[in-house]
Amino acid sequence: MPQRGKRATIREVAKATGLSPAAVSYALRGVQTSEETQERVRRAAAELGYEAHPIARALASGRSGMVGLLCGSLEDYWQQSLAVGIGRALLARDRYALILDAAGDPEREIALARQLRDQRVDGLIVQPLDPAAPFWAELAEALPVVSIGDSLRGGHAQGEVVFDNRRGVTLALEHLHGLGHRRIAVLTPTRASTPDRPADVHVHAEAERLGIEASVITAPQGLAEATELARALLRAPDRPSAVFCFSDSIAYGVYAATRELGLDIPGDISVAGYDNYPMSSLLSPPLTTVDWDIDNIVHAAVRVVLGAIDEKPYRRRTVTAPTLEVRASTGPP
Amino acid sequence: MPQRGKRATIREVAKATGLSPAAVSYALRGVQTSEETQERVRRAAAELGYEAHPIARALASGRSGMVGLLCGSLEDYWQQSLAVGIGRALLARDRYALILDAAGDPEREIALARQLRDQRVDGLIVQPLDPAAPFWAELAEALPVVSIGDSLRGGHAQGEVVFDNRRGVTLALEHLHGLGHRRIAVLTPTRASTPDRPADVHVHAEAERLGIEASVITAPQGLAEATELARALLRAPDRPSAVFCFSDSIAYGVYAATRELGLDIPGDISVAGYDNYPMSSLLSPPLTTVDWDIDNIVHAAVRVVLGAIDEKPYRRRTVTAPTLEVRASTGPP
DNA sequence: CCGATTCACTGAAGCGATTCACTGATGCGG
DNA sequence: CCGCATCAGTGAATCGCTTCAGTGAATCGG
Repeated sequence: MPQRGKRATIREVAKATGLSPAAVSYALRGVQTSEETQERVRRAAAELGYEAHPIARALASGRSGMVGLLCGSLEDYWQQSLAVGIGRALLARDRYALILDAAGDPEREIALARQLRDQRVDGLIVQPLDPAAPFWAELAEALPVVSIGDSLRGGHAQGEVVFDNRRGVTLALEHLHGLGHRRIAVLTPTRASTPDRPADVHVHAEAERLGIEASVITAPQGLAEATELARALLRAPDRPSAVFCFSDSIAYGVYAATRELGLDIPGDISVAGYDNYPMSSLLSPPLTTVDWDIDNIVHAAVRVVLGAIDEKPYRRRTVTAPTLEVRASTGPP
Repeated sequence: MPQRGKRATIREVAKATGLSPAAVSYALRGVQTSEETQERVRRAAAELGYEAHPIARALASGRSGMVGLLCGSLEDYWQQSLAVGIGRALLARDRYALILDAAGDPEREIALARQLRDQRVDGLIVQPLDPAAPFWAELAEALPVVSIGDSLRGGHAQGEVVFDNRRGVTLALEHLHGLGHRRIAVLTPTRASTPDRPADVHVHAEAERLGIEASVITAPQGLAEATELARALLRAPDRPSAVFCFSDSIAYGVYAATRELGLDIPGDISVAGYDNYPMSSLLSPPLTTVDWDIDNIVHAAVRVVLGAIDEKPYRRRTVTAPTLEVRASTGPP
């Protein structure tokens, strides 16, 4: 046990001030002590270079000050942005985010969730790969759990921030319809890579309402695969006049395919995306896409998890509404 | 103190097996005990649903199992990739990464470094905003510190992974020179946003060697600012035939400016970047840029920090060589 | 002026592991 | 058959802080 850098303990501060360790503990947290004593303690602590030992504190108090953040796959830029935002928001509230990455594997996701519980994080924010896993219910009994994107099975979670995907679909389809598109291909990711989009159903409903002929196609994971799919789609004689991609990453595949085939966006084909990846505005042409207010999602999730931890009231369910970021990749057919 | 989910302790396992807590502790870690006892303990532990309490363990043993990762600014996609990689690499070695984000503020960087030390992480990987801060030396005395990108002041760090920026400059300039460019603008980021590039000096040396007329310009932070700078540069009557940007994000600004001005890349102007941001291959045209082997950097950093923690031998200094990713944004003048 | 509160603080008991210094066995060479 | 390691396991101390129950003094309403 290498003991580099011995640090002052609370006992030494107690000795220095002539108080009991308990009094020092209280004073440092500003409870149950007079202003004067607090000041005296703070001074002595500063002089001795005392800093509370978070691990000892965690053991004694039963709270670690850490919130787990379990991401489905951090390859995803959108999830990266979310993780960065949550990390900052927690830091601003004097807590740490312990970020774990399931790398797209639902089994690993559960294993990591278990590790996080054993690690005694105070709460957990999860963007579940598999919202139906039975383990979530068990987990939510041990600590506050907040899900982002999907409701967890059984509704045992302490909170959730969900997306109004129906609205997202409506925004995109109405936009394309308004431009005059009537034959649209909808490319959706496979289940494993992205939270469920029950909105698929909604696509058909909205298409019918608007009088659009929509064909829904599942795109395999990976840029190369998406490109290949798009290539086939664009080569077909009866190619649609617009493509609505249920994830910006799929749209990137479409871009690649159009470049190969020498087609122009939006001249030959309009492309709309979903999720507004940070680089989507940099493409040429910049991608029209459905945008979520990440800050809002971050703060809702953090508020809920901290509320549950501190046993203060909070809103259990937040539904985020998207907006459509209209850029240059869509135009009249 | 809400006590949800009481869990079994080592004492209960001891009682169940008729051993002392100490014996159980040893058995669980597979030391100083017979195979037979270990098996018996493991079985009892499983039956009771016992899981070691990491916080208690950390307090008693003095090691937390966590490695701090202090990033200069997680807005930067390159640093995001690095963080994701390091997080995964540590997880694969049964450790957690505690990722903190200085958000570009050198003072906050030091404050967070201090917090990480007080948090008793076992080691620290830092991509320093301010490698000259005196605090690094103090920190390195308390725990193993590994820097990525820049050497820390005084060379007290236990290890470092640095970039061969001279080589990067040479690669880019030779490429442009080979295509026939003789008048090149070099756009470098301000010091605060990116690790120091002492390579600026090297730019002049290499330019001279190759017979290139290079003008070095400092670009302010932010896409809009970079775009503005590029606009001015491209409008000038004596505009250079190529731009070498010392960060892909600056190149994005140049792209935006060319689009505005109706210029063609690489027809009217060649653009080369630095760092190969993940989206740079998606731009049109895909950006020619200097690429670093992130995996290599990740593993070097992780090897060093874990080596120092476990007091095993390791290589103190790793120099990463870049390669040039030649794509479609550069061509003959 | 009294009993009840409130206030500031103390002492001691944990929190749940690890680790050090020992203690009996057991093994083994000579 | 002795003396010396070696091995498996024990007890108790410890890590540094929080928290509970309690104590004496000051405060207060009536």
